[in-house]
Amino acid sequence: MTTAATRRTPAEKHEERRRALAASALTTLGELGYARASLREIAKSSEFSHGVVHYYFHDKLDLIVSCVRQYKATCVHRYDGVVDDAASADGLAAAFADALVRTILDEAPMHRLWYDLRAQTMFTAELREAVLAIDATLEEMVWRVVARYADLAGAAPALGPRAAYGLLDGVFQQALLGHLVGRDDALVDLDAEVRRVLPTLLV
Amino acid sequence: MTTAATRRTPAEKHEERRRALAASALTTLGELGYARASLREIAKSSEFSHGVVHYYFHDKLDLIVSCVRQYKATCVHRYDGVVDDAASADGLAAAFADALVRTILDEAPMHRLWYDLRAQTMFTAELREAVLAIDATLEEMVWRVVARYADLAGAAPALGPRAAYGLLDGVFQQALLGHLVGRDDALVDLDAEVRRVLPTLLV
DNA sequence: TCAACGTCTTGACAACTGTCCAGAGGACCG
DNA sequence: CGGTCCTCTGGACAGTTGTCAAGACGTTGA
Repeated sequence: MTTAATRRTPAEKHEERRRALAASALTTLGELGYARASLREIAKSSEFSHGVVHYYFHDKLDLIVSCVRQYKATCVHRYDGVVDDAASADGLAAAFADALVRTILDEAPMHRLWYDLRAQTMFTAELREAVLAIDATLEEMVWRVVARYADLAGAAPALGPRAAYGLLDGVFQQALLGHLVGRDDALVDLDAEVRRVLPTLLV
Repeated sequence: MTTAATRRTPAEKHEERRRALAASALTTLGELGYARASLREIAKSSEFSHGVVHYYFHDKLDLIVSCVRQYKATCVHRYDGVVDDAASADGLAAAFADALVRTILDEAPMHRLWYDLRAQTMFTAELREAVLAIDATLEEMVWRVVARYADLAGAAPALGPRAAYGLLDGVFQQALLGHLVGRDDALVDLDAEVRRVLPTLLV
C-alpha cells in the first residue's frame, strides 16, 4: 500500500533521514563551533541517539562534510532576488546592503560556523574539497551582484571576481564579528560601508 | 655572582620561561590549529613536560591568550618600514603588495592560526578581549598604509579605517587559503589584486 | 505465525583531554 | 654541611571523545 505516509521508497527514506540528521547537526555546529561539537552533543539536540550517526554516516567528518554541502544549498541564491529586482545601481546597492544586514540578523550562527570551517580547511585537508566548492559558489554569487551593479551603472568592474569576493567577504566578516561581540553599530556600519564600497568597484 | 648567565632576577627568569613556553606553543598551534592542539602535544614539541604548563599558566586558555598577545608583538609593525621608505604612491603599493606576499610565504601557519582564533572568538567569549585588541591594532596598521598611500597620491581615502581593513584583510585571507590548498597562482594574484585595489580606495 | 530485514538504542572500548599533586632534583644561602 | 626555596617531572584523576557491536524494536513478506 502506498499511502501518503509511506509513499517514499526505502532509499529515499534513508536519504531523508540523512538530511534530517545533517540539518540538526548544522544547528548544533552553529551553536558550539567545530572544536566543541561532539557527536553526543549533536545527537542530543536531535531526535536520535548518539549511535545512529554511524548508521547514516561513515565518519564524523562525513557528517560534517554533508552538513557543509547542505548549508551550501540554503545560501547560494540568497541575493539573486536582489539582483533580479534592481532597477537602478543605487537601488541595487541599497537592497544588497540591506540583505547582507538581514543575513547577519537572521543567521549569525550559521555564518560564524562557515568562517570556522573555512579556517579548519587551512589545517585539515579532508574538508578542502567541500569548503572550496562552496567558496567558489559564493564568489560567483557575489560576482552576479557586482556585474549587475556595473551593468546598471553603465560602467565596468574595476576588479575580478576573486578580488571582489574577498573584499566584500572581508567587510561582511568584520561586521559579523562585531555583531557577535555586541558592538551595536556593527550592522549600521556594514550598511554604510557596502554602499560606499560598491561605487569604488567601478572604473 | 652576577655572570652573564644569571644576570636576571628570578621574576625576570620566570617571565622569560613564560615567553619561551608561549613561543613554543605558538608554533604548535600554528601547526595543528586550536581544535587539535592539546597541552601534551604543545609540551611535546617544547623542552618541557606537560605538567609544567600549569606552573606558568593558570589555564589552557591563559596559555593561548598569552600566545595571542605574543603573536601581536611580532606582526603589528610589520609594514611600517614599507610606509616609511615609500617615495611614491605606486612605489608604496608595490612594496606593500610584495610585503603581503612575503608574509604568506614566511608565516602561513601563524596566520591561519590567527583566522582560526578569530573564528573561535565568535563562539567563546574568553578569547574576545585579546583577539579584538589585536584586530584593532591590525586595523590601525592597515590604516597607516592606506593613509600614507593617499597622502603620496595627493588624494583622500574613500573609506574609513574599518572598511579598508576588512577589505584588504578579506583579500589577504583569500590568498592565504589559496596558498595553503596549493593553488599556485594565489600569491601572484594577491600581488596584482592589491595593486589594483589600492587605487580604488581613493576619491 | 514465523522468519527476515532495516532501523535504532544502549552500553562498552580505548584513547585522549585538562587538571592536579606528590615528590624528585637542583640552586642558593645560612 | 643542612635547610629552604623554586623548578620541573611523571603519574594519576575524572571526564569526554569517536567508534563499534550486540541486541531490541517494529515492520514487512511468506
